[in-house]
Amino acid sequence: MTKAFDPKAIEQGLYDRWDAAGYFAPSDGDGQPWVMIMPPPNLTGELHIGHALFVSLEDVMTRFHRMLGEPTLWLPGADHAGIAGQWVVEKELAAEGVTRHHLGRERFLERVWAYMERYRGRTREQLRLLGASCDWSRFLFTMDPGPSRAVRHVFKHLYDKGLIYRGERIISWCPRCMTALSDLEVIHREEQSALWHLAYPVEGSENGEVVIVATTRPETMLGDTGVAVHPEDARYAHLIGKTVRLPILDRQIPVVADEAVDPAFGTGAVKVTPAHDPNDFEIGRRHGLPMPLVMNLDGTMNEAAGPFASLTIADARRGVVERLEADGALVKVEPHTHSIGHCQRCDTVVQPLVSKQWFVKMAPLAKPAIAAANDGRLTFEPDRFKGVYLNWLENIHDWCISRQLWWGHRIPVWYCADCGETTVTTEETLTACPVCGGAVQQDPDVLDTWFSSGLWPFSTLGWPEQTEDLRRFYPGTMMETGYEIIFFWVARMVFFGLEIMGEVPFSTVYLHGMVRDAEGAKMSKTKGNVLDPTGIAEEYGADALRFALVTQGSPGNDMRLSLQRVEASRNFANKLWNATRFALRSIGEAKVELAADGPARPTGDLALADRWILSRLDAVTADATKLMTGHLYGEAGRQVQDFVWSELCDWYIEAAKVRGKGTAEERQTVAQTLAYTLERSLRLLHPYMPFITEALWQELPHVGESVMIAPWPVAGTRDAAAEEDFGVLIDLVRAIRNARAEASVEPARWIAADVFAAGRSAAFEAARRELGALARIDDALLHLHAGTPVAGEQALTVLAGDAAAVLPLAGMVDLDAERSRLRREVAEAEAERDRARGQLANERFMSRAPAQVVEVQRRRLATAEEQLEVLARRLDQLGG
RNA sequence: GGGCGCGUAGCUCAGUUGGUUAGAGCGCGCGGUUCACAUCCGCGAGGUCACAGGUUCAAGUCCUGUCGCGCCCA
Repeated sequence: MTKAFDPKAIEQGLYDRWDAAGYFAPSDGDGQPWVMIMPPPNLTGELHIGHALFVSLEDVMTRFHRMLGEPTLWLPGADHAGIAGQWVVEKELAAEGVTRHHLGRERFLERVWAYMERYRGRTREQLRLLGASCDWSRFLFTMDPGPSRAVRHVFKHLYDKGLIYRGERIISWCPRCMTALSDLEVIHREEQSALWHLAYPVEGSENGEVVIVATTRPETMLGDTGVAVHPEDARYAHLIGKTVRLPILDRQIPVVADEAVDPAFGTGAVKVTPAHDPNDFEIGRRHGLPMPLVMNLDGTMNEAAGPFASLTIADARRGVVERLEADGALVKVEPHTHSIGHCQRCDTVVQPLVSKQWFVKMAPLAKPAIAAANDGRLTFEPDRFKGVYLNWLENIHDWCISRQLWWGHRIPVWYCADCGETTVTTEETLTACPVCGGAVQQDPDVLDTWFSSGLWPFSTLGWPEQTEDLRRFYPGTMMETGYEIIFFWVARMVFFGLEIMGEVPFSTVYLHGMVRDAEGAKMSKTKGNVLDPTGIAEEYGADALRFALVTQGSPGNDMRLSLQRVEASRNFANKLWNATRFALRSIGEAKVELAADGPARPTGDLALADRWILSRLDAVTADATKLMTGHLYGEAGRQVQDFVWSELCDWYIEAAKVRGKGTAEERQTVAQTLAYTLERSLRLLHPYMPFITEALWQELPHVGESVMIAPWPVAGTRDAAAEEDFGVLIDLVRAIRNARAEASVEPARWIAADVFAAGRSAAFEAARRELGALARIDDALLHLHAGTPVAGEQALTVLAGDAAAVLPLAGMVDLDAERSRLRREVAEAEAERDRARGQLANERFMSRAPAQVVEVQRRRLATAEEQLEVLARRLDQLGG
């Protein structure tokens, strides 16, 4: 093994070996399978750091469950990304100076397919680099024949049930993408704008009465077909049923009474533009008002806009305002901040307009999805996202699913030119009208990407075929994804799963946060602050990147990624590497005994350090298992790391070096303990750092082909006495090192010590060589005593729990300094004693606190009092 | 307007069911050629756990309110 860990050297080839061995596929067997469907990455470009986060988390979960022996399926896929997919290819075309219309639909789609094929390979390659142990044999793309067929079947199912309908509604229209959007695809942003107050003259008024209305979009007045007031608003009661004259276009429009008008807002009278505003649309419907569109779909004004036809919306706004002002119809303009919708994809301001689109009727689908979360069939991690999910479903609007795009699942609806029949089919094509045999034409539009995404938990398993996979793996177990797509995706998978399969698609939803840059800003290509996971993995190793991503965050919270943190994880990998090198050297020719699952647990004549590290290993095994079961993967990883570095390496290995030079039996025990502890540590770390743990595990004595399929360790029984005794020994060593440093004893110097270990004398006697080596005490000059500490004049006195050490340092002790150091210790011990005493004197504490907690206080008090006694005697001896 | 999250060491963040003296990494200071590791080792400094109340024998942790930052929904 090389002196330093080199990720490139070991990662190479490991993944292919796992793949070839078939470890990624779920094992056979009757156990309850653990199933997670991967959120399919968009094939629009390289994977970014957010992908690396989800891959890391999901792979940790997958490898953990696989090691638990459950048949584990992590099913990978890729998404066609509808509007985003079309957008990237259109940008490529734009660079070539053409538009998709130059190519025509068919040739354009060929281009998109070619693009997606390119990134399909690239995405797969990147997932493999990250170590994702997903089952490639089941990989699917949303546009593949199977999932496409599922889309048609679900569409027809919902259509036949009356849950999909086509109708004219106000939708959000992106004039750049030239398509309808769902509510979720519109990003609202507060912007500084104005509120224009317009005067509409009342027809037939003798005193020149006007109705004043206010609007944030003055150009829409060209589409006004009414003015509405509240029916009980006394100010306007006399106008109801009359008409006002629309400025500029000089059109007579009625004043109507409608409950939806808030009399307290503005002037209490609102202009009604039914074709360009959702509220106005409802008012218009109730009162039978005309609904003229005044805009074209490309964001320019149409003929209905009269003199402003063909102008852009912005130009039309300026023109309308100027003209109103000139006509004296502009009463005032006041600054106004309000929320403006933008296209999620291209940030263009979206226009509300009336359009004929396909919708999913949501209320009946939402109801069972709400029930599933309320009765616990569906749980969220962290739990607070349940509220977010419920809130959305409880205020659900119908879902506009048609998109005026070319790339995506074509709506499976055919129109007959002859008889006008509408046919919905599960077949890919329909050749003739089933009613009259006439020629049919398919709806030109495609479906919202999220429609197919919503079917993913079962379309990936073969539905609508009743496949073996579907029977075995539906419903799944876990859905791991980002909190930003709870509505887009999670909620939709739940209601589709319930509607189509009759069961929730997964029982747990685990949500991770966003990876931000070092300053906390969102990463985006336009900002140029994206971090490339592949580049980082190449520099520091995939293990380091994964470990950093998983252990630095916590469920549901955003995190900042710093390369420093990745570097720290790489350093940890190096630590593991070198600990293994040390272990291998220590094992040497020793024969490590093997049990069924790996090196056998050491038995027989164990040293205190052996008993201690085995107990600590049991503790961390139990904790990590519990934390992972509770989905606290980051905390579990941090604890194992802490164990390996600051217990196994810093103390056990250092202590074991003593016996490494000892008798054959001692070397054998150390070898067995190191092999056992390290092999199990590698298993605990494998879900986080699959490559290095595999490479090292293969070097160490082990049972089985791969750590990947080794069983998850089961914790043994703790050894409280060993933990306590060695714990005090560690504290004493620290105290001695501290005192040495303060007294400027050369680090390399071997000193003398009298150690007073009270009740631990036997344990300390057995561990005297370790104590000496760790504190750099000459064994010949180390004396252990059972009694109370006594010291000569030139000596330092240090305390650790109920143990003490006296370090005779002739000529090196500054007695003034020692006195003040001892006084500091007295103050600390007194504070400690008083706290404990106070607690124990508190009747309510004594009667209410659990016996265990009271006992802890008793021991604190006893220890502090003993320490004070020692300190007082020593100070007394030093004359103050 | 409604909801949620965050505020802990100089920086970035952990801290599940309340329980001894609140932790880590990085950074900082001092020291180190100990035969696994300088991608390292030892020692140290550094915290009013945003603020104010409350519940409790006991609060970083639970409750209420205030302030600051962020997000989601309307």
